[in-house]
Order: sequence, then C-alpha cells, then structure tokens
Amino acid sequence: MSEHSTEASRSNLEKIYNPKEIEDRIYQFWLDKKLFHANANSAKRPYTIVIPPPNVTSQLHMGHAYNNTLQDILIRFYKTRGYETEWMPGTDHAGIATQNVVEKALWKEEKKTRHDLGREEFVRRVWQWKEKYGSIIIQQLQKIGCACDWERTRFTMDEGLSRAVLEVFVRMYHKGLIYRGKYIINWCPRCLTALADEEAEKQETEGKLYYIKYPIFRSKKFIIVATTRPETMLGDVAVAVHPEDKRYGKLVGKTVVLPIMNRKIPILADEMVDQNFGTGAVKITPAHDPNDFLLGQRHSLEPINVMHENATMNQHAGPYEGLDRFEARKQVLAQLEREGLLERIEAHRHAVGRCYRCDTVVEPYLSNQWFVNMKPLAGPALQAAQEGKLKFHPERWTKVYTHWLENIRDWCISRQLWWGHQIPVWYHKTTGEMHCSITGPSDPENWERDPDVLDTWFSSWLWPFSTFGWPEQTPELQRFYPGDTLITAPEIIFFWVARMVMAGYEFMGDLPFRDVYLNGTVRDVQGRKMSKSLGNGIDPLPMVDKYSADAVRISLVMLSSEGADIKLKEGDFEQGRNFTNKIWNSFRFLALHFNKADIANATLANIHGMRSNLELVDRWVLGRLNYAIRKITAALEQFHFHEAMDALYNFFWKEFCDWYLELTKARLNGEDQSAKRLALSVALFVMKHTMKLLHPIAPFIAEHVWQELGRDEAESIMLASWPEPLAEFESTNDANDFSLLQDLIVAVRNIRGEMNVPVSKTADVLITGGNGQDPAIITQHEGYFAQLARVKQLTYTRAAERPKLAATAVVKSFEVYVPLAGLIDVEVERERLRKEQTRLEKLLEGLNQRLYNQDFIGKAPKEVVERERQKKSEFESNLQRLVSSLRHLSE
RNA sequence: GGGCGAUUAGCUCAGUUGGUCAGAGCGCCUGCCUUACAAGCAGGAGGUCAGUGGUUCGAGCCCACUAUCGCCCACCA
Repeated sequence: MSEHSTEASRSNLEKIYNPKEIEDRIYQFWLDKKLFHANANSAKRPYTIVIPPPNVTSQLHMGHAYNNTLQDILIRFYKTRGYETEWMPGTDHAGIATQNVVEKALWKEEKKTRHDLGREEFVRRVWQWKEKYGSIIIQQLQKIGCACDWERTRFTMDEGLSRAVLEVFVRMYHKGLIYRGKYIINWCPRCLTALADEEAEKQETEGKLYYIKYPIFRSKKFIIVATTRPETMLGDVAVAVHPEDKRYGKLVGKTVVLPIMNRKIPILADEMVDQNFGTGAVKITPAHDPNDFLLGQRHSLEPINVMHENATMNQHAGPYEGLDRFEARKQVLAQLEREGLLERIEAHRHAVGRCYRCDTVVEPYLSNQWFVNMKPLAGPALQAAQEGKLKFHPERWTKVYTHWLENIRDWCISRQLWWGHQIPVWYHKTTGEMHCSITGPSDPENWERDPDVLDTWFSSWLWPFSTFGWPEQTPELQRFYPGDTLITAPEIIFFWVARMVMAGYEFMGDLPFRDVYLNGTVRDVQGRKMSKSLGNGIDPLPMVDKYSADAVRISLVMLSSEGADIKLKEGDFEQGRNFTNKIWNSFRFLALHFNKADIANATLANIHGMRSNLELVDRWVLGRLNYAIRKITAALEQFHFHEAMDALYNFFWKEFCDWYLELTKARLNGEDQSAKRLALSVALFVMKHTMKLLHPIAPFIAEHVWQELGRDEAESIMLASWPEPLAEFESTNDANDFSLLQDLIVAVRNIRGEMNVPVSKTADVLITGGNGQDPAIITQHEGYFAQLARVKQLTYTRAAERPKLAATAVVKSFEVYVPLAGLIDVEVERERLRKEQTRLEKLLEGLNQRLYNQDFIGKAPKEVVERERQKKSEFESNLQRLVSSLRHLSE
C-alpha cells in the first residue's frame, strides 16, 4: 500500500470517488498483511461465525452478497472490538446439483452418460470439474470484501471432512442411530435417487380427484374409491374403510375385483381411513404411498411395485408396461371410462412434492434406504431453544424451529448418486452379513460395498467442528468451537441449522453457535424471489463494477430491516454510491487544509487539552459523534444492521457535513492559525472515528480514507480499535444551544427559500424576544448565520421596532425578522404565515383537549402533564405573535 | 387444515419499552454550477399510519375480529 497522499498531490484528487482499482488494491493489502487469519494461540477472545458453505456449483447471486455482507459486518465489528475473529470459508459438494451439472456437460460435449464412463472415471471427472470451477464463488466473495480466513478454506469432500463424515456414520451405526430398511421415500425419477422429506418441496397444485368403481366379487355392486393418482391402482392390494363407517360395515371382509388387473383384493377396516374424505373408501397401494405402506404392514399385505426407477410402468403394470406414469394415467382413465368404471372427476387442490433440484414430480416409492433415527438427537436441540441458549433473530423463527423438532421424522440419508461420501457399509457376498467401519473389512474380496452415497447435508451438519479437524482434538477446535453466530436464510433452518445443532450436541456435547440471525430474501420490485429461471435476478458483480462493493453493501444494509425481505432494483445502489462519494468529498475538502501535524493532533487527549478553546459547534459535533457511537455499537450487537447504517448516515451526512463542516469553513479559510488547527483537529478526529464506524459496512472506502488520514493509530483500519463513547461531550446544554441556533437558521433559510431569494443576495436579520432568555448564544454566533443563511447583519434587541416589509418567523420564544424590501411578496408571506397559524391551531386544539380532560390531569404522569402545559403556553405565545405579524403585514 | 409475516407519503421502507413519531431515501415542485461534493446545496408539497371494535387519561405502537397480499408447515387418498 502506498504512502498516503502528499499535500501537493491532494489538490487534484478526483471529484468523483472512483473505487475501481482502490478496492482490489486494498483487498490485496489485507491479504498481504494476513489480516483475515485467526490465530488459534491468540490471547484475545475468539468470535466465530459459521458461514453457510455455498454449493460448488453456485455463482454469487444477490442473496449471497447480502448474506455475506452481514457476516462480514459482524466479523469486522468484533475484530476491531478486540476479538480474534474466525470466519471459515468453504464450499459444499452439493451431491445432486453437482452431479447433474457434470452429467449435463458430459452429454453435451461427449454424448456420453455417466454409465458410459463408469463410476470411478465419472467421479474423477467431477473432481476435475470441481478443481476448475468449484472455487469461483469463493473468489467472488473477495470482490465484496469478505474477511474470510482463506488459509482455512474447506470443502465438504476434503480428506479431513470426509473422515469426519465416515466417523460419524460408523459411530451412529454402532449406536443404533442409523438403520437401513425398506420404506416409502420420495423418489426423483429424473435424478434417480431418494430424497429427504425436506428435499421434496410441496407445492399446492390444482389437481383432480378421480372416483373409480371397484366391482364387488360375485355381486352387481361396486365400492367407489377416490384417488389423485389413478395409475397407482395397478398396484392396489386392498380397499380400506373405517371400522365404524356404517355405510361399509357389511362389505368389510368381502373381495373386490381390481379393474384392469382383474386381481381379487380384500376390503379391510382400518382406523387410518378418513370417513369424510372422498367416499370413505380408499384404495391401498403399499408400494406407492406412505400411508398405504403402513397400513399394508399392519395387515400383512405384500406391496406391488408397478414402476421402474424412472417412473415408467414395469412388468407389474399389466397392459401398461413401458408407459410413463402420466401417460399410463391417461390410458388407465380411458380404459376405466370405456368400461363404465369411472364414476366422476372432481377438481381437487392438493400438495404435490417436487424435487428441489430439478422440479420433477416426486414419486412416493418403496425402496431400501438408510435412515437416521432423529428423535434421540432432537431432544437437546429442542431444549437449547426452549432454555434460551440458542437464540433466533428475529425471535419468531424459534417457533418454526421447535415445531419441526417436535414433529421430527427420520432422515433418509442415502442417495443413489456417485458424487458424495460413499456409505461405509459392506455386504458379505455369501452370508449377506453387514459390516460397517471406516477402513472396511479385512477380506475385501468377499464383500461388496453399498453403492449409495450420503446426503450432502450429512456432511454439512458437521461443518462447525469437522472443519476444525474433528475427531482430533486440535487447538483450533478447542479454541473456536463452539462458535458464536450463524447468519443464514430461513429456508435452511431444517436442512442445516437444526441439524448442526443436533450434531453439535451429539458429537461435541455443546451447541455450535448461540445466535442465529435469519436474513430476509432478496426479491425483485414485484416481490418475486430472484431466480435464474425467472431471469429477474440482479447479478451482484456487475453492480460491484458499476457502483463499487461498498456501494452495494451500503445499499443492501440500508434496505434491510431485521430479517425482512428486500425488494431490490438496480437504482437502489445509487444511494450507497452517493454516500461513498459524499465521504470521499468530505475527505477531499479536509485534504485541502490539513497537514501531518493536524492528523497527529486529532486525538481525544489533544482535544481535551484545548477544551476551553472549543467552539459550541465543536462540542456539539463531538456530542453527536458520541451519540452515533453508542447507537451504532448497540445496533450491531443486536443484529440491527439497518439501524446502524441509518445512524451513521444521518450523523455523517446530516450533522457532520451539513452543519459541522459548513460552519467550519470560516475557520479553515480564515487567518487565525490556531483556530484553523483546532477546527482541523476536531474535524479529523470525527472523520477518523466515522471511518472506524463505517468500516464494518463499507470496508474499502473506510480503509482508503484511513490510509490517507495517515494511519497513525494502526497500519490498517482493521487493526484500529472500535470507538468508545465520548461521555465528556454528552452536554445537554450544548445540544440545546446548538439546536436553538439551528432552528433560527432554518427559519431564515425557510423565509429565503419561500421568497426565492437567490444565494447571491445577503440579507439582514433582526431577532427579538427571548422571554428573558440570555440572547448571548445568538449574538455570539452571528457568524453561523452569515455562513449558513447568508445573513449580512444580525441584530438582536429585546423589544424591537417591527421592521417594515419583513418576513417573520416565530422560533421558540424568539421572533425572527427578515426585512426584504423590494424582494418580499406580501401575498406569499401572508400564505406562509397562515399555514403556520393553521398548524399551531391544530396542535393547540389537541393540547387543549388533553389539558381540559380531568382524567388526563389526574392519571397521566406529572411530567407528561407539565410538558403538555409548557407546550401549550409556548404554542399560544407563538400563535399570538404570529397573528400579530399577520395583522401587521396587512396594515 | 394449521402457523407466521406484511398492510405507514406516488415508490421502497424506518418508527426501540403506548405520551413532540407522523419520519428517511427515491420521485415530484421551487431556487441555486455558493472555490469538498449537481452522485451536490437550500427550501417546499404529499399520509384520517388497511378496516372495524376494544383496553387506556392517551394507540401506527397493546387486544379481538375483518379484508387484501405473501411465506412456511401438513401422510384427506
């Protein structure tokens, strides 16, 4: 990093902040100085963020940019507060997603399927792909400034993490927490694998409910069943009714002839059946419906699987063998129709599961899979939230989390993929015996390994400790586990958050983080989620190019309130950009005046030394800075990012730039060297502190200005300390005095503005009244009026002659007159005063209503009543003086 | 079928324990290229805080119900 600008070079700093090369250079500077790396042997307190590892297939989208900005804010905030911060970056192997991507490419480029290559070669190709493209998203995080500990970058299929995965599987297997069995699972016929319940996304769909007549054996009668998936009837093995259903009592035990298949199947009674749905009689297809499967088990029915894995009908589907399930549905219905067995069709809204990766309709399918018994794991995770050890922000998510845990179902963890951690179980070729271990059996030639791999989340849920070397007790693990904070999207509370907590308790005996902040979703202006398929996304990287990373970060934070969704359009980034430009120009302004000594003098100790020489505006701005420090610190501690940004924005722009710097120009441009140096000390002090406060949100410009300001405290702003409140400047007197001056100045500006007096024209101002209050505060600061309201001569008299043709304003107990002979439009002025009159009258009306109300007088706290009384007398006086002015104007 | 959010200026949204809270940014109108910044400065207009009822001396803020929108969960086939 170059030495900060020389005084000579500062005169030609660009007017527009141009961050392009600056941001890259600064990031490299941080990297060179190893400022992101956390030291496991540090004496500082650790602060750990658990970052969601993005899929290796991902490109950075706006959701990532938002989420990672928030994490980076916390990391930088805690780092400068003296913590040893650890943010471990990495990627997730994303089993299905990655395999799909590579398979697609393989087909496109070589017209080959993975089966053409064979498992070993295919997996090798996926690794190749991963090496080439898998770190793109990680690099993109650098573009937005993320302070990740790059030396610890991890991948869920790294050797270490894979070791942890196998270790966990083996331990759980031997503990009886993992089992294998034939159950109905969610099957994706396109990805050809089982899915967990959470991976089958339920979508409300307008479907149909088909009523089908099943002829009763040796009878003319029928029993009518209702189904949404008629093609599954080919696998029916029974019809069930409720045992207490009077309509069907006589039929229980009879037999029906399954249409098309002509199979004789029984009519059973089972409590599962809902008498109020459909006809109260339900067809039973144990191989294709989870409820039917359970019922089938209770009644010892043999399931009949009628589909292949790709959801075409198989040899058990009779005449429909070979057809796709939906084609089969059509033809089954046609045949039923021809045979007069289709009673009727109703519109029916129901939830259909779809594969979360490819959106294909999921088929409930009977197959052999591995499951985790979740109940024993859920207990501690539930308790942690109930006891407040685990906190969600916003708090309402606690309920979502606990509800899921209370109703937890077993987790299907086997996937019929090649890309992933292969299950460490071997089957004996002759005895069929199972062997589960990390290293495998000692006589491998007699065994065959389970071909399935594990669900990606089975590695993700170990992330908070597997990344630190677990199961070894490494120094990193001992130091950085448990972590502090997780920031993620609500969509993965079940997939990931809850499971990490469960794994944390099971394998580490402690939860992995204490606070979980759920950030909202980034949406387009119409409120739709940004997505590739809709094409409504805003790519963050071009925005970074166009507006700068800081601008993108600032804008995102400004738009976000706690956990709420963000509606985003490109123009929103202008606000962030404008703010960085404002910062740049305020620095540029100071740069025209300051020298090295001024920077050295911009310390609290020095300002204290000169305390008696401070002007009101100096004390005021330091008071406002103190307020901003308190507010921003508290906001960030509570994850109120928006509030922190808001406080910073207002302090810096509205108070420091608009009032302080404007009022300091006289001293900076004046002849009085000591006054100039003093003003610069204060201004630079505020500037430095503002950069420290800004650093978590907009690190690049904060560092850049920090460097230009001489980096006297630390060579990087990342090593500077977070500002402490300035209690000694919390003077309410100064605040009140300055506030009065602001009101008076605004009143004059208001008159000038309404009268369209050009800036080039100065004006005289007469102030009267004050109601006994010492007017010195006004007369002593005549210069403020000159600078901010173009006042040539300010006069105060206790009871003045009212000037002729003057515009008037009432400010607290003072009256402000701006004589504007030749400029004033009497009509405009009258309008202005009347408007103010109406406003006051309305306020008084409200006050009177309260003050004449005995209940209010009697029950409201004394201070409140007193305050209202004072307000009333103030307003009444104001109104009176205003009316007098109006009358005078008409004379 | 359950649960949870949202509804405040034309737009996007803030409003911490009920008593100067009716606000910000953008947009709009007026005047300014005032030697830091036109990506700027100064001024201004715009809202019965979704509706109804309740609690209270007092309610965007608390309670109930209603309406509209959105999200999540759910084995009525």
